[in-house]
Amino acid sequence: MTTEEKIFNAARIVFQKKGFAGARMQEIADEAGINKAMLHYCFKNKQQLFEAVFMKAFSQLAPQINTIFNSEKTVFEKITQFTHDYISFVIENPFLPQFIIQEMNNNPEFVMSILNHENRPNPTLLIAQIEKEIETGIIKPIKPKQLLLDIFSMTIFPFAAQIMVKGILHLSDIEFNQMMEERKTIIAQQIINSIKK
Amino acid sequence: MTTEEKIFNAARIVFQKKGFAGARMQEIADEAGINKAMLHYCFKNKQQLFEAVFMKAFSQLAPQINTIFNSEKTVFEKITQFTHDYISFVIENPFLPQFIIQEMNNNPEFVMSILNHENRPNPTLLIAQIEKEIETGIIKPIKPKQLLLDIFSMTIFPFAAQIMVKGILHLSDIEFNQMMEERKTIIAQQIINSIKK
DNA sequence: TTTTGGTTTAACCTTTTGGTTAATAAAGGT
DNA sequence: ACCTTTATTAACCAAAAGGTTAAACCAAAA
Repeated sequence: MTTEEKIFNAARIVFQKKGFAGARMQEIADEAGINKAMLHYCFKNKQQLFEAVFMKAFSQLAPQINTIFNSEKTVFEKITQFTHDYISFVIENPFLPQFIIQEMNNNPEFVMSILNHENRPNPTLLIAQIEKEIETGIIKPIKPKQLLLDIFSMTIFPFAAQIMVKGILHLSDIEFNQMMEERKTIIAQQIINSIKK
Repeated sequence: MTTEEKIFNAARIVFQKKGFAGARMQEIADEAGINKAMLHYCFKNKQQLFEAVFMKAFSQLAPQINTIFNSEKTVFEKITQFTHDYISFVIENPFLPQFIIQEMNNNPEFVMSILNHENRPNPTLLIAQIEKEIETGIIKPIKPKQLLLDIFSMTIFPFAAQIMVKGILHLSDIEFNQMMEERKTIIAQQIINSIKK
């Protein structure tokens, strides 16, 4: 692993745990096991190091979503595949959702400038498809955006609010992961169940 | 409005926008229109000012939840009432969910020490009730904790990830609020629809 | 009027933090 | 072997940020 990679990984860990404002350059250096000056040698400053980490995180999520949303499948198939694939991915990267949401909240201007490019999740086509299937009579008459919001909520929220969820529902790490494994399939079943005619 | 109240309100605004780590004492003082030294005169330090704000925020949410969860109503009635009341409350305090989730993530030890007292949301009774209604045959056989997670997800997530949701679904502030108004009723309908026999 | 108690402030202090520098070590070409 | 470029570090710096202090202010009591 190169020094730059060591720094990047350390930065990912610290930024995801503490957020941009709470992260300390010294802590990142310690985590990487190198001198603080190396951070500035490899990355210009804190902001740029953060942007690299954030961009990577975001660009891992977004393309996946668009690939599924814009495929040739039916709406039900897309819902099934999205919830399954997304949860699988986030189980491997459990800090990502909260990290992205938090930084979008604390730094909207910066994040929006990233978001407005090719890699932004774009549900336009899927919305049109939902409307078509409603007309065809496959799906009950619902508002497409509400449906999308339901899907996002059910898949993303448990990870974004992981600590709160564990606390309120009294879940150990293992129990939490078991629940998430189950959710890979039950979310789609429930949603489809509630909108199919 | 007393000086202490002015400080408290200013602190709430700044903490909710920037988080604990990102908030600056000077910014809070400016927001309150008073000298920085007054912050330390009324509240010992940043940590204690934050704890006051956080505690207030949390204690506004938790009792509501428990009142509904532990009432004498049926599960369907509880779902209907909870989603409606919670969304109504959060529309008035839209920064609360993200604020609480963020600080729980960045500072789990501290938050847990608060959470472990009387005011913590406790779904134990509701879970037992769900199990009973499943046996009775009113509700389909599902895992109660998964159901609760669905309810929390659908109601809280849109606010916690407000900026992301607006960005991805292309919603103005007004459209977002309209959607949330609709969600006061449709969430319960959909959930009940998907679990009733 | 003077005193007294709580408020409020400007100025100051200390620590933390992001960032720099100059010197050193390692690697690579000639 | 010698020079040049690339990594790496310890020590340092300046600004920001949290927190303190001593003096001023101001109302109500004596």
